Amino acid sequence: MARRYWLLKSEPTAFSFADLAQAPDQTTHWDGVRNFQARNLLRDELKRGDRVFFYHSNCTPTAIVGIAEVVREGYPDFTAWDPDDKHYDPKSDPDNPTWYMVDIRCVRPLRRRLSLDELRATPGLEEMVLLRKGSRLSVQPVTAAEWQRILAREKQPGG
DNA sequence: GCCAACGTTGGC
DNA sequence: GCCAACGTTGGC
Repeated sequence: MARRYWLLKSEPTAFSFADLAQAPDQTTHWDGVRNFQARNLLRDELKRGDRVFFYHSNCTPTAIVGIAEVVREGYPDFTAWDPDDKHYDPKSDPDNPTWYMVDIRCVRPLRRRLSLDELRATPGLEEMVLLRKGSRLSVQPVTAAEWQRILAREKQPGG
């Protein structure tokens, strides 16, 4: 199967791209997703070798800041069973896990961050999930065309 | 901090 | 199954 592309949102105060770059083996497990649509993508769709835009949300400015790679496919999010974890879910049964995660590894930071405003102003991204009104998904598909547009935008000066 | 949009819960 | 209430997300 051809490599696919995704966008993962994270609040940088919780886990930033710099945190990923500094993590052991520059790798982390993407835990804490508690939304079924995003869960389905993590469990079923993200494959080894797929590329990921790392997006910072709830900050100024919100922006795509880096690229990562899926290095381990969906497996149970064990933080759901930890009563001390912020995302503890007592309804998740270890024999039939509700929540899944993947592992991602840092590939590189973008040469410059691409803010939401700049993405909105970029031709070819009109249908991007991130830019749709009311879109809140924290794990989103990105088309190959969108991926290429964004990488081309990165190479342009400005922003 | 505000609030629109969305997802989940639970009473009926 | 409907839908109001509630909680969360996330841009601003």
